[in-house]
Amino acid sequence: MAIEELSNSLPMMLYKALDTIMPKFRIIFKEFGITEPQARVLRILWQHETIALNELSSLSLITPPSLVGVIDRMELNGLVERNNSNIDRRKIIVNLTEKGEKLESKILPKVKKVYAEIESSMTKKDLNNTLFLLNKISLIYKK
Amino acid sequence: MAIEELSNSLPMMLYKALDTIMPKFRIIFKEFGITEPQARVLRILWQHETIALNELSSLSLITPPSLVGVIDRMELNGLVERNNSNIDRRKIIVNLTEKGEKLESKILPKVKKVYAEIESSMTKKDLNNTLFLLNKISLIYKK
DNA sequence: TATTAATAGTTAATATATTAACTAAAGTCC
DNA sequence: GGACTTTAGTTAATATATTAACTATTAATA
Repeated sequence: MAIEELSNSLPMMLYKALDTIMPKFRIIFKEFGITEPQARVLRILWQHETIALNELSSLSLITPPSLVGVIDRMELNGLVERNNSNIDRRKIIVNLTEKGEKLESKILPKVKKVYAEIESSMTKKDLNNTLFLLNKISLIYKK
Repeated sequence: MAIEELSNSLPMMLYKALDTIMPKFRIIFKEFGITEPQARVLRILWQHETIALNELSSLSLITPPSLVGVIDRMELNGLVERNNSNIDRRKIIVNLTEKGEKLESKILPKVKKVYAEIESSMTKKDLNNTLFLLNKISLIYKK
């Protein structure tokens, strides 16, 4: 398999994998009127309660310029709130509203069901190997 | 490693891998005034000379509504041409202009250099395993 | 063959992504 | 303490992505 062939290239295979699995998740998100980037933000906030926007950016892999709009729309939708930091006046602290909190128990079970579906389709070993290798790739240019 | 943890989830790891490698390619594309989706279209056309838009969509993993705009802009930039099919009047045939053809010898070598850089950072075996596993994932829901 | 279903391309509306530039607030260093 | 640098968040401009809906053709089938 010639790796430099476009259709077999690492980028295309990564995109193809995402195109395969993400629609399954998006169907769930749409039920609740949110998008995939918004769901990523929610999942982080379900763990953190409160978090600075820049850290939210790192964890969600959403760049700041995109994240500003994502948070804007989530705020309009009553899912999150923006607050100023007392310690560092440059920082914006994001936290969930009650509406945002309540979504966890509705969305997470359905999301986990899709994960289970994926795991059952490819052996746990393959999945772990994939994650291990993807992690290696993500470290290629670090330091 | 808890797979259902967001940061270790398959989707996030796929995104992280893409975020790691794609900027290296985009730097090249920008030199030539094109974007990443446009580069994908070019690479396909360098192999096909002429191709129907729907097949171009499948091979590039760019959905038709997005592809329409991508081709529009490439046409404006003088890289491709649209033509009607004689056989099936619904179809639009896309082909390169001379300008689009000439980019191959300039862009491909640089792209291959990045591939080589990636390969050298992670052993050929790991790369092949990754491609093999990603391929498996992309087949999960087929048939 | 008239009808119905499926396909190819497009448009529209909304949400994101990408890159560059800009403001405000900290941090550094002499 | 004032100049310089870095960081956090934002805005702007342009390009894509996503979903739904719509037009024109072609295929399928009763």
